[in-house]
Amino acid sequence: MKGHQVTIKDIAKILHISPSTVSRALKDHPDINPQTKKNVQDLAKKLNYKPNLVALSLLQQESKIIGVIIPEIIHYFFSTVISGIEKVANEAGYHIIIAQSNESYYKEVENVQALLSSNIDGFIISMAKTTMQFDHFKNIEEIGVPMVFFDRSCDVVNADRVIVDDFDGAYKATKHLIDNGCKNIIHLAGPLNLDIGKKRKEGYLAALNESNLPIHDYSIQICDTKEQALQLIPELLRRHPLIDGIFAVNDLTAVGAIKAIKSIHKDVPNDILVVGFENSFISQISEPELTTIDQKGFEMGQNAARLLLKRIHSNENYGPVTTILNTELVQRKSSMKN
Amino acid sequence: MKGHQVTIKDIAKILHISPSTVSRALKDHPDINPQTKKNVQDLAKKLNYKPNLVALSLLQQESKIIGVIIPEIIHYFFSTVISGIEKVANEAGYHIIIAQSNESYYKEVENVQALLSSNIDGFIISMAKTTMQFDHFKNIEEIGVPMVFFDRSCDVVNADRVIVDDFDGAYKATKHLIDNGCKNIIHLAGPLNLDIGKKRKEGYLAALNESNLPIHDYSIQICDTKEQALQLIPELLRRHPLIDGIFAVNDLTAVGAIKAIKSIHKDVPNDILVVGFENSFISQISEPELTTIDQKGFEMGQNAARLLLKRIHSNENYGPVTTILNTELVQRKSSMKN
DNA sequence: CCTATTGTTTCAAACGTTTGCGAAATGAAT
DNA sequence: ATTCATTTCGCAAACGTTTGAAACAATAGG
Repeated sequence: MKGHQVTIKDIAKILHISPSTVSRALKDHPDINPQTKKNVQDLAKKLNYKPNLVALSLLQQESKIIGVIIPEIIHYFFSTVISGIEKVANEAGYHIIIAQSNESYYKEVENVQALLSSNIDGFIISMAKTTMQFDHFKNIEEIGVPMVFFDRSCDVVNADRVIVDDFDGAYKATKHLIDNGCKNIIHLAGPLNLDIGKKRKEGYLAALNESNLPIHDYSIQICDTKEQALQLIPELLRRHPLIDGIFAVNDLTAVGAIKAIKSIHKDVPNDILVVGFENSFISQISEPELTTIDQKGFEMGQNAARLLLKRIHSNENYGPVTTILNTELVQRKSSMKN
Repeated sequence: MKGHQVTIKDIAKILHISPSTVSRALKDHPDINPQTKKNVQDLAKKLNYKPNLVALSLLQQESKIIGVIIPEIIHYFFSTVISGIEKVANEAGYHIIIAQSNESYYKEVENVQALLSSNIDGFIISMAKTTMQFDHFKNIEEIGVPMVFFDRSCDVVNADRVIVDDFDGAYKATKHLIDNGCKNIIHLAGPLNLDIGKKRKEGYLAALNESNLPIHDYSIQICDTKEQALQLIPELLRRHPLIDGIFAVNDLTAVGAIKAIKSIHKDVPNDILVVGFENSFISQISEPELTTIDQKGFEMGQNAARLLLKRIHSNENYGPVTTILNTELVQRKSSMKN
């Protein structure tokens, strides 16, 4: 079925010279007769010769491919990260192969194994929510393939990391709500086994403590999807009508909260202020538009790729590097009372 | 830097047998002594042996990798397609390598060339908006690498295709507006060099003609981004106040239109009805939620992958297959007058 | 005429794996 | 003792490319 890419051997045969001469001619090696060089290069162009990267991979033990393992590509944040990775990788002559874990530990392990078989030059990974064992990452470490985590990182493994300052972002978000008059702010939190869940919660608590605002037993709710928010919020607000601010662990949950609030005929921002975390696309679609913390997906991807490339090209074995990106508060209507 | 994956040679050396014996032992070849087999398999497991797929690629001239070239991964539609592709591909033991054209013809050509070098087993492609030459696709065809187009396809090349019934979808959308009382419906159209732009426009026109509604010189506007809609719509509505329905070529443009309409203090759906095309994520975020045509991204991806795998595994050279997916009207608030 | 030098080309090995074929060893049958 | 079959294994080639070393030719210097 599949035809035949032109190879160095083909060219060699046609010109009655050896493959090694062709190889050298193509890369302008000084040893080669200018006339031979020209013949080879002309023919190569004419036949549309393209070097076989697989053969090169095998020979040079590098594939120029970076494996990216993420939970779900449909999340805006992850797709922006991918764009950032791809940009930097392409500029350095690398390609990326993407595998989704769909938030499943097993799929994640499978992906790691499969990519390890493919002579990947390095990994860029954001962990699945359900991952609580780390042997597959340790496996990567043992083999010596460079690996960079972003956003959701695994701290029992030696690897570079790129994260945003989740604590500070959460602090800023909460402080912003406090500054705008909120007295009873709840936090819709992510899973606390993930660093981002923990850190954002801590930033939230720090801001409350600093302003001596009370923390109730209902102040922190594990709730990080739109659906969960739609279900949880109406009942919660009924029971605790004094809630006047919501800080959600991500934008989608925040939008779910806004929709829920509207559904019980309360108003955002006049009754309750809402802040998200991500600055995703939907924050500009939402009504009112959502105040949020910019999570810098594209920059994160670029930084992750840069860290990885540096690691790939380095001979020394320097210790793990962690890059922490600054977050930024993006103010929109959902936190601006009229 | 990079360590050493365990190879068949390593195992052979340790057990003082030849690589070929190891290879056969690992795949339960009947020629091999059961005891040897056991030794090999045990050691392989112990050393965590993983076959080197690059070597296999080179030998068998297939990489078990599918190249996917899409305009932009951040678009919800494309990411759902990718998920569909990945699911089917993974089930068949394939992985996907993703390259974005960012709607640039040049980047698209580059990507094709690069992937051709990587012994890709097949391509799944959605063309960039700016692509009007097709030599790079013809190149793929000549070499004989299977190729499937989805959504935005190129008809000067022999290849399988998966598309939605754009004409019918557009017809349904427009008909829906007419049925709900619209008399002056405009169409925000995509680039007319793309099939989807053409077909959706034609479906729109067909519905208008069928109901004997007049078509004005301003009825069709080339406008397929949120930003363009935000800029275009207010002025357009000022000049033509009788417009009472908008059918946009995609959801994002529709949302832009809704925002624009609100900005001049008109109401959706009470003054103007709006319908999009895609059934993207944002159609449920928008206020009011957006009526739209489901473009079946996930199914499209699955179908594209299935067509490609069939082509890869087939020896005959059957003619190009086109799969047309049915669209579906998803009714939401943006087209339901109170 | 021999040696050294330079310019040009080829050889062979290597990367990891598979596989047709041949080889060695064993045992059984003649 | 010879032949034959069976069991088990290794050799070598192949995939496409690169690269150090060797080979060859031609020329110049002595």
